[in-house]
Amino acid sequence: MCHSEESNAVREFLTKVGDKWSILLIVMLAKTPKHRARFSELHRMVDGISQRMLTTTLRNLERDGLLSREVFAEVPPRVEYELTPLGLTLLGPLQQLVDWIGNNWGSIKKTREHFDECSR
Amino acid sequence: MCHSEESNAVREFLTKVGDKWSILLIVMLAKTPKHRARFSELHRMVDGISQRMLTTTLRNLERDGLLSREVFAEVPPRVEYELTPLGLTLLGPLQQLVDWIGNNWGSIKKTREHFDECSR
DNA sequence: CCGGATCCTGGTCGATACTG
DNA sequence: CAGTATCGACCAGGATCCGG
Repeated sequence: MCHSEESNAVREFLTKVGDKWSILLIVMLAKTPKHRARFSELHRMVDGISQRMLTTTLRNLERDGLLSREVFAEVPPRVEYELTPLGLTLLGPLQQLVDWIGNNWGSIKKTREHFDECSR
Repeated sequence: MCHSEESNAVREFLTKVGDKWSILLIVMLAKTPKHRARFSELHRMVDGISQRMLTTTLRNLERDGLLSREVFAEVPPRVEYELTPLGLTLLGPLQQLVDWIGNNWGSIKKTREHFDECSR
């Protein structure tokens, strides 16, 4: 308690939603024309994610109301995921962060290498 | 390969910097008057963090060039941490995200509870 | 073929105790 | 006061198999 509900919310958010794949998944979904894609598309888009993690992450995001899941009773089966209105509102803040990362990640990597060299 | 260096950078960033405490620590440091605080202050400000994690996280952030560490040769010893210019540039994008979380975390929690009830 | 569930391992984090 | 060291629990996440 004490130090603001806010920091608590932030910490919980970062723990639950700020995991390795969630944010990236949202960003990738945002890049699709209708903010909508099927399982296998996402699997291809997010390089290096395992099927299990994709399933889990998508479930959690659905659970959080950030995206919705629609199953089509077809053969072969098809499942599509789409950003909800709430999910869409997250895009703005996220894009800022993504831009910052794009601009500064290179510099961070360099700083890090330098730091590691000096403390060797 | 293929899907952009950007998503790669984002993933790496989220893995390294987007861990449980880093962002929260930066946000808390941003709240101090001079963007500067000593170890024990941060320990008190970030509710629930262990000494070990505080040390580790601070080291990593220093390694990334997001904050700087200054040791004073006193008794009792004093160590202060301060956001670097690079760290300060991160504050803008981060604040957007923090605001969003503040506004929407409650709603997410509710959605989640509802979801869990239905699938019980 | 598409999407989900199970099993297992390795890294991460917290608790505790100890130094300069 | 500001760390470091050690240990153990836990869970993220990869490999693999299963259902339709």
